[in-house]
This record gives sequence, structure tokens and C-alpha cells, in this order.
Amino acid sequence: MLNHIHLPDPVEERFNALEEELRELKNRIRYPQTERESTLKIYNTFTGKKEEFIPIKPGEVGIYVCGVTVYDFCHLGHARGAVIFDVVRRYLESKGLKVRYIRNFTDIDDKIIDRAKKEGTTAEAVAKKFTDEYYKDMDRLGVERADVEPKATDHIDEIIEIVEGLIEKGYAYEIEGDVFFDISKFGRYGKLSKRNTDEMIAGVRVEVNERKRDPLDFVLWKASKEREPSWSSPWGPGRPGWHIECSAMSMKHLAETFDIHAGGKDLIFPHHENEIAQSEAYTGKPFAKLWMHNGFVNINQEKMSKSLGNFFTIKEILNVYDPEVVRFFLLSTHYRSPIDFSDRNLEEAEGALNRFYTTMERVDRFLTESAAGKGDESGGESSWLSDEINLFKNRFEEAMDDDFNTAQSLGHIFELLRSINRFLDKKEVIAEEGRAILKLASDTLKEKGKILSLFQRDSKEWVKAVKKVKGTTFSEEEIQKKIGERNEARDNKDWKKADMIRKELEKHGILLEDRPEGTVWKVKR
RNA sequence: GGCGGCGUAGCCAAGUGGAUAAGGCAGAGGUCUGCAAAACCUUUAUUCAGCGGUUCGAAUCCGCUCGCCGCCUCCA
Repeated sequence: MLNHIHLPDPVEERFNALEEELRELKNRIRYPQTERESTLKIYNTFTGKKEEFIPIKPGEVGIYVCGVTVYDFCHLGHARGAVIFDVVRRYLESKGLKVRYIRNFTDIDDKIIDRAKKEGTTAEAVAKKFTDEYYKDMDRLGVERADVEPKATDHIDEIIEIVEGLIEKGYAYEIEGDVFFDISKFGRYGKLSKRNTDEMIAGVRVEVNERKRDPLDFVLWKASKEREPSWSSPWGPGRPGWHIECSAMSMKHLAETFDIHAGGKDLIFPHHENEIAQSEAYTGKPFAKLWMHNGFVNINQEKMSKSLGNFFTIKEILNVYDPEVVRFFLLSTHYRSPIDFSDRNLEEAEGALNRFYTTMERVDRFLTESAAGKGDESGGESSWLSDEINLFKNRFEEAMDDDFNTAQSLGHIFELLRSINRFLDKKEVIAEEGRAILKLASDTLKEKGKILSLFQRDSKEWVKAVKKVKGTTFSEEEIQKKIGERNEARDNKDWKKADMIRKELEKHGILLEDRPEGTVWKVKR
């Protein structure tokens, strides 16, 4: 009689929960690697959580990455951010999203001016020089150009407009040619970096400037001193403060509200906090929807930084390691975690790449030689490899969907690599079918590798590149000649002579491997 | 002092509530090889800094302790 009244019963609830679980398990068994709903999750600094990524405009995504202030050569830390967000962009594109990617240059700032003074040149010349150097480094690291690469000095009008607007709205005030943002007017100040203003004021290290209403107020426009670069403004000759250029450029090239704003963790406060304040105060709309921040490159557990002086420039590192090695190293740790720079870690990355290209060399050889009519025994079973390939594709995507987990996606690449080697080791492989599957495997690896901007070279190019960077004395021709001599000795079973030649080459950093298919050489690490 | 984060094998590094704790390097044994190398196979964490708690179930959530780091000043 009372069955229309539902009383919650803990046992029944538990039972239902278990049934739900059972259903899910059954589904997993029934449809192991079928089309999974590909939902990309990204960690948002603002909310402190991984969130499902939903673009503002379906199918499109706008990203603004804080680039560099061009006053010096880039170090590995700069490379990390550039590489990571390059991968983010490539992955988003690979998912079929139309990405608009903006990466700026801050080309006017105190440090640039200081350097120009020191070198007796202009700020413009300093900025130009290090912008060029930035491109050189990033090109070598395989970082793609952004869709727009705006410069602060090209956006002075826009900056002035925003500053004027902020004064009008009562968010900013002018004193003797300087304009400050009044943080007390912006209630949400501190929300991104999760700090409250009272505590910060209590902090000893906040710069004290008597003219500011609040020590935390920051400069939007700076009156310029004599013989400093300046632009005319309603407040007299001056230049933009740090932070404002990013607001102006992101609004101009993206929108007042856009999808992703990214940068290094050290930009969370004050840079990004200030960007939010000035942008949202100006537009009255939310600024970036999602904030991504990459972790630091550490050296001996310490942050690599200019001020500590413990940094290595990209150029220095590329003198010793191939760019792909550096890129692999940078992607072998999740982007939000710190990554420890050391020779040992770089060498490990090189070793991993060696493993990859060694396998690819085997694949290439199989493909070309079996095409020439060899290895055409029949029988064997190769469908398991195509299962592995499909599994890999799913796993790769799953890893990348999980907040761009490149470390895991690389792990999956090596799992597939082992499968390929295992396949290659089986002598009973059918040539025709085997070739098709191996081609598929290597194409798949290349395709996914493209997202990471890794694994794109020919195995021979790789070996040559490593040889070049290691500075081996022997030329390729000499090496080939020695291999010829040695193989002659081997044919005559003159093992002593053969071993002597191998040792001689090894002394010069060249390793020989006698494969059933022939002898190949490699560079010793 | 405030805020944030980290601690997984000898090393690097995934995993952040459920199915055997990925992957790489190094080590041991084996297959292959003239010998090697490469590759493959087997093996290497009964346990996730420590101690409590929540839960049917915790490396994963909560609390405390220890150790390390970052931001609060320019920094990617």
C-alpha cells in the first residue's frame, strides 16, 4: 500500500551501485578497444582540477602562450614551455580542432633597456637580436611557428586604449606620468594564485613605492626617463608596464574571452594574476577560460634560472645533444612536474631514441628487402600485430587526452616497438602480409610521433646526426671502407683481424653490429 | 609567515579509489652470434616517505609527522 513512497535503503543503494559496476565491467569485456568517447581533460590552474575541455566555439580553439622577453639567449626552461605547448597545439589539431595559436614577444622592458645601455646599443636592436636567436633555437627544436607572433611595441595604441579605459572605469590612477592598477577595486584579485591580499601586504618582499595606493598595485604605464624608448600618451611620454601587453595582444588576436592561456608556473603570480585583473576590469567579461602552467626545469633539484645562474642555454645543450634528444627529454616527464636536467637524463633520452631508430632500421630493411623478393615463405600469423597497433592508437590517445600525458604516451610507443621487434624476430612471417602490417606499424608510429615532433627522421639520418653532434673523427666513407675490410676478414674467418678493426672503430666512437642482414654502424654514447 | 606542489624499484618515470603498480636505463639468466652488439624471452617494488583514519576496497581520499622544492622580487 505504501509502495509509492520510496525510502532510501542503504543495502539497496549499495546493491544498485554494484550492479552499475558490473554493467561497466561487462561492457569493458565486450567492447575492449572500440571507439572510446575521446574526452580531453586539461588541468586548469584556476580551478585546481582536471576539467573536460569544451571549446567556446565548437571545433575551434584559441590559445595564447606567454612567450619570452627578448633580452638574452633562451635557456632550457624556455625550451620546455615552447615544446610543451607546441605539443598541445599539435595534439589539438590532430583531434580535428581548428587551433588559433598566439605566442608573443615582449620586446620592451627594463631588462632590454638595461642591456641596451650596457652594450651601447638600442633596445630595439637588443630585441631584434634575441628574437632572431629565439627563432633559431626553436626551429632546431622542432617548435612550430605560432599563427600570430605579436610584439608589444606593435600594440602601443591598443595598450593605451585599455589603460585609458581602466582609468575611466575607476580601476586605475595616474601619478606623475605613471599609471597604476588599483587592486582594491578588483574584488577577485588573487583568485588564480590563491592568495589573499592582506597576507601579501604583510609579506616583506613586496616592493614599497610610496606613490602607490596599495603596495600590490602594479604599473600599467610607465613614464620614461630621458634617453629611454618612449611613446607619447595621454600621460606623457612613456612605455607599457609588464603584463598589459599580453592583455592587449590576446584580446586583439583572439577575443576578450578565449579558451586557453598558458605559460610557465612562475608566471602565475604576478603576471597572470595581473592580466586577469586588468583584462576583466576592462571588458567586464571573463578573460581566459583555462589556465595551463608548465613546471620548471631543475638542476640538482633547484629551479634553473637566470638569477641563480645555474642555467644552460639551448645552444650550449645543442652543441652536445641532438635536438631530438632534448625534445624527447623534455617530453619524458609530465609537463606539470619538475624535470631534472642532467647529462645522465639526456643520455637516457638519446638511448631511447637509439632504440626507436634501431627498430625502424630493421623495419625499413624488411620492407625494402622483402619487396625485392626475399623472405617470402608462407604461413605464420600476423594479425596479432595489427591488434597491437590498434591498441597502441587507443592508448596513445588516452594518454594524451589525460592532460597531455606525454610521458605515458612515450611509454606506449616503446610497448609497440617491442611488439614490432618480436614480430621481426619471427622467421615464419609472411612477406606480403607482414610487409603491409609493418608498414602500418611504422606509419602509425610516425603519425603519432608527429604530434610530439619526434621520430620523424630516417634511421640513417638519425645515426648521421648523432655522429655529427658527437664529433666522431671517421667519415662515413672511411667507416664503410673499414666495414668492407672487416667483412672480407670475416669471410676468411680471420677473426683476429676482424676484431681488431671493430676495436679500432670503437676507439673512435663507432660501434658495429653484425646483423643477419648485414653490418650496420652506430655512434657510441 | 602565507600559498602551492612533490616524495613510486639501483636510477629516470607513468599510474591519483577497484582487474596482474606502464615504459625506459642499469643488473641477472637464457635464445641468437665466430665472438660481440642489437633484438627477443625470463627475472628485478607483496608494495608506493612514515604513522593513523575513511572505505567492502587506498600508492590514489582525509589528518598528522618527516624530507625536498617552488611562488610571494625579474623569471618559462
